[in-house]
Amino acid sequence: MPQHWLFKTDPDSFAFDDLWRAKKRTSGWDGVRNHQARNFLRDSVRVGDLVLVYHSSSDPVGVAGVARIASAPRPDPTQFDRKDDHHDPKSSRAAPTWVEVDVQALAQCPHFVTLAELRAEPRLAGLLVLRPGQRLSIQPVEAADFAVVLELAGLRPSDLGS
DNA sequence: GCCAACGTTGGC
DNA sequence: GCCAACGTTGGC
Repeated sequence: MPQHWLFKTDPDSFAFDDLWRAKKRTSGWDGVRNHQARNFLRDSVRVGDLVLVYHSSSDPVGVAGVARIASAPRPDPTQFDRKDDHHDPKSSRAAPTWVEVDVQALAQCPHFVTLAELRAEPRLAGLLVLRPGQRLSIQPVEAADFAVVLELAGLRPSDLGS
């Protein structure tokens, strides 16, 4: 059984649409610079897991699409790139601090699910992203909650089939 | 732009 | 190890 996740992104730098238009609809999910989020990527995420792609700091805020994990974790190249915003001078190629995984877009949400709509759905009371102060950019999602979000988005599980 | 909630840094 | 200062996140 796949696990389910919510990945946050600022669409000004990388939107779901950018992933949708990428070659093979696949891109490395780089730039994660929080240890707890990194641990999820490194230790818990598996190929085939399903991901809600969430747009933060935007108008509107909410779930834009669904993707799948498409690779094992590997060192995030941006940590070694001095010109990158995510450059980390304390990391080394011998012992990389940060990892990325490939994600592949599976479906755009026919209906973009706003944060207000998530909050208004009683069945999603346990969704982590709705908790005050929850800033983690990689969050686990319960299978039942994932199914509810799909429903709000106008997607069926079969829409995610490859 | 504001500001609450967190995480990190650094002096001690 | 404590904790104040500071920086970042992210909704509004």
